[in-house]
Amino acid sequence: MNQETKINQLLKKRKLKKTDARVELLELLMNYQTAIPFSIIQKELSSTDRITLYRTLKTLLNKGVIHKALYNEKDTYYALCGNSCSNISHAHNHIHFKCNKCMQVSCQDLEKEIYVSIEGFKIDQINITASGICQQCI
Amino acid sequence: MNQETKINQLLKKRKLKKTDARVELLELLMNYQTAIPFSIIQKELSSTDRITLYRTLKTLLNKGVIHKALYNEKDTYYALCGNSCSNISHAHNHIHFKCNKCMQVSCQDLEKEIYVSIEGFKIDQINITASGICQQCI
DNA sequence: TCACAAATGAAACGATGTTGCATTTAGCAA
DNA sequence: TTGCTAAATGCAACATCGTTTCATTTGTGA
Repeated sequence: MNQETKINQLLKKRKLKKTDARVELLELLMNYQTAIPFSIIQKELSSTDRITLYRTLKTLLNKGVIHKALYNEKDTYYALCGNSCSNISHAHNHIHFKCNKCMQVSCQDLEKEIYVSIEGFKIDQINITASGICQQCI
Repeated sequence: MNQETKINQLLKKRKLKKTDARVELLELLMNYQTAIPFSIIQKELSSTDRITLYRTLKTLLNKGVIHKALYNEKDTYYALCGNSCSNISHAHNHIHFKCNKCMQVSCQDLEKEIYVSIEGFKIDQINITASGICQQCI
């Protein structure tokens, strides 16, 4: 299945209109394999109005097409949702990794599920971010 | 050791002057046992200038007295550094927990260290946040 | 192809966080 | 105790982030 068909499906399934902003954003996210900070998205989609971009991101977040991979003091990173990553809660074997060399943020699946428990607490969601050096930069 | 002595020590050890803003901030963080969002800090220390507050937080962050416990789209949470929590990197058995009922963020120590590995990656730091219902609210 | 809901763009706004600069203060030394 | 000096503060101004309102445009299903 080619990219355009995939985008059409993603949008249609959620009854979202196929607009330039949405298509361009999804193309960008599909072509990068990593999570992308807002600042880069804005640069790449400079033809799209800033407000429209915020709204496009919000809509796709709410509909579970994309997710926030990382908050930073500087930037928010976005990525396409994969299989292990619904809009309700991220599986505990899905983490976000930031490479300190190439600075890219990527989603990584772990072989073993991480299980966290605290005496007397009910834990619903876990969010794990890690940093270090990625495969490409080692 | 009483609170004032403890604060004096914290500041002296780092050659920081004992100013109203610093003392009040540290008192606040010591009396709450949880991490506190900036908005609350600002409300509690309303006599302190907003800019001074930012600078006070920054200084104490850099000197390893406090740490950021959580980023939120809305607020940044701060907490005192405990033993398991230096300014260099958080131990992997230290997590930040947000209760969905009382909305408080607290630092929690895990009995078992969490170990994350990804094939081909070098992992330096791990950051874990969890949410659910805390002991008091269950 | 038409009608309508959805999406966009522009202006305005509030909140967050920073910088430069003049003034004040904490803490040390004489 | 006083005076000095570097550090800390307060203020003004500014940049960025993200949202809301409202008029206009556009995608899509009938």
